[in-house]
Amino acid sequence: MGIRIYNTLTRNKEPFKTIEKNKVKMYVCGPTVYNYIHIGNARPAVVFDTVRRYLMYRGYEVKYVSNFTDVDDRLINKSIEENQSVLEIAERFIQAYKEDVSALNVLQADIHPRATETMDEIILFIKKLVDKGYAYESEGDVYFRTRAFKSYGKLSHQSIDELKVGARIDVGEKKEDPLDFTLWKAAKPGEITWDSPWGLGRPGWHIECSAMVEKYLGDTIDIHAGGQDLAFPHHENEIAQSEALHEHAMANYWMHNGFIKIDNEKMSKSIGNVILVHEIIKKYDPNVVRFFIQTVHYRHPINFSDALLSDAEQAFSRLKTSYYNLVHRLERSADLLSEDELVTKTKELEKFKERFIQEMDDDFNTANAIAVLFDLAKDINKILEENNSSIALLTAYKQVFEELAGVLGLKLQVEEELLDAEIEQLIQKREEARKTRNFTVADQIRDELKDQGIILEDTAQGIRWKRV
RNA sequence: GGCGGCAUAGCCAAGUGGUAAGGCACGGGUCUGCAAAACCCUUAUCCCCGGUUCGAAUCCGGGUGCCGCCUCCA
Repeated sequence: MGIRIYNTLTRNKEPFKTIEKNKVKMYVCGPTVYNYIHIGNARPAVVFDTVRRYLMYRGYEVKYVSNFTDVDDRLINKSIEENQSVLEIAERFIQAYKEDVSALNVLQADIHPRATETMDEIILFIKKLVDKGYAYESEGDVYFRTRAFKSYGKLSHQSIDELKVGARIDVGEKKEDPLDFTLWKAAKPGEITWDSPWGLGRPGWHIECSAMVEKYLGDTIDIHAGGQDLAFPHHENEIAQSEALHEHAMANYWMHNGFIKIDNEKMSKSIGNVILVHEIIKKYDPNVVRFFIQTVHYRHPINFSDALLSDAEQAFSRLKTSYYNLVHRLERSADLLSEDELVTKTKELEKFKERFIQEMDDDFNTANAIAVLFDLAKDINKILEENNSSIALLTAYKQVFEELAGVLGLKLQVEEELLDAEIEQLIQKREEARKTRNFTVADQIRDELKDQGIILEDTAQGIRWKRV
């Protein structure tokens, strides 16, 4: 049936059709780099990284662009606070972003454009809008004439008159209409500035995305994505800018991820419950954080709490243990299955892949895809219970397990680790004690190792150990 | 006021017309020298009321509760 994507624009799941065969042009709104990212920033990064990986898995060549907003009010405030230039602040938090996000196994974007490096295109974009009558200059500011864009509100499904009620009216208004939004902001003394046809200043927030999308991906792209809160006004304004200029669709599919709540409350600075990524990954394996995000449908809200993360840790360890036990067994297996049995069982294995694809095809239902992973783990565990093992079969299972987990960006492998000679010796000593049925000594050693964080497991295929 | 979302077992969470996936936790059993890991079994009629239908968690209407956007925000 193919991939179907829920499109915010139509509020429907639609069959995914690309503009160019087998190619996907994708843009994801990135962070304003004035601070460490919180888990709310991490969600879209993980969600759309998963979308990207899955599209690649399904044979698409994906060009993935995600911006850094590296100049705005918050950056300027931070730069005053910390007595560093805006660019230094930006540079610092771009690096921090990359570290945090790659811990979560998010692939680097093909292009990470920065607003300050796209200034020529931004200014030209604004200029064209002014020329076309969609924008006007007012005391050094430039505003978009919202009412001039006929289909304004189509993404958030609001009529322009309804929006007017909620529009903020600034003191000392320089706009023709409260709905108009800023394209260019005249500089205040001492601020970082760029020269433009309207004097010194800097761009408004929305325009950078329009300019970047045009520059790196083209007039119309396949997927434009971001957090739910960006739908209005950010994406709505992007659409207005780009479509006013180009006179055709900016993106064919608009995707929005749901919000994060902390202990059932909105995460916000005023409540003081913001969780930073680089904090949470000190406490939990980043893989677990990624897994946790994926256990909930991307459009639904997700609640963060220690209890829930601990549960996720437990759940994920079931997958890892199963994988680890498979590897352990594989190293000690012979080929004991007949050809026929092997063919039959391998066919069953294919079904897991089919189910996984079916679930992911349906608007990237990672929760169900993970359920398939659990079913696969159960199947593996059952096979490991049996005496007749087969290198060929176990290898096939291992390959599929890795493949599907890899599509979700989940790492099952535990880093290879060598034990101290001393510990090796203890394990050896315990084996000897067990052989002579001296279980008091054996248990003593096991307890001792447990205190050092090493769990021993006796299996029919020999001793197995792991760190807690 | 406008737009939208959610309400499923102790907890988390899929499922949008055919008699409720998956996970965590709990209990019982098997395996084990004992454990661990694993396996087997057990655990809900889906917020309430009404309607449509042969049949609804799933559609429609009404209600209750929680939440988001409409203002910087992922």
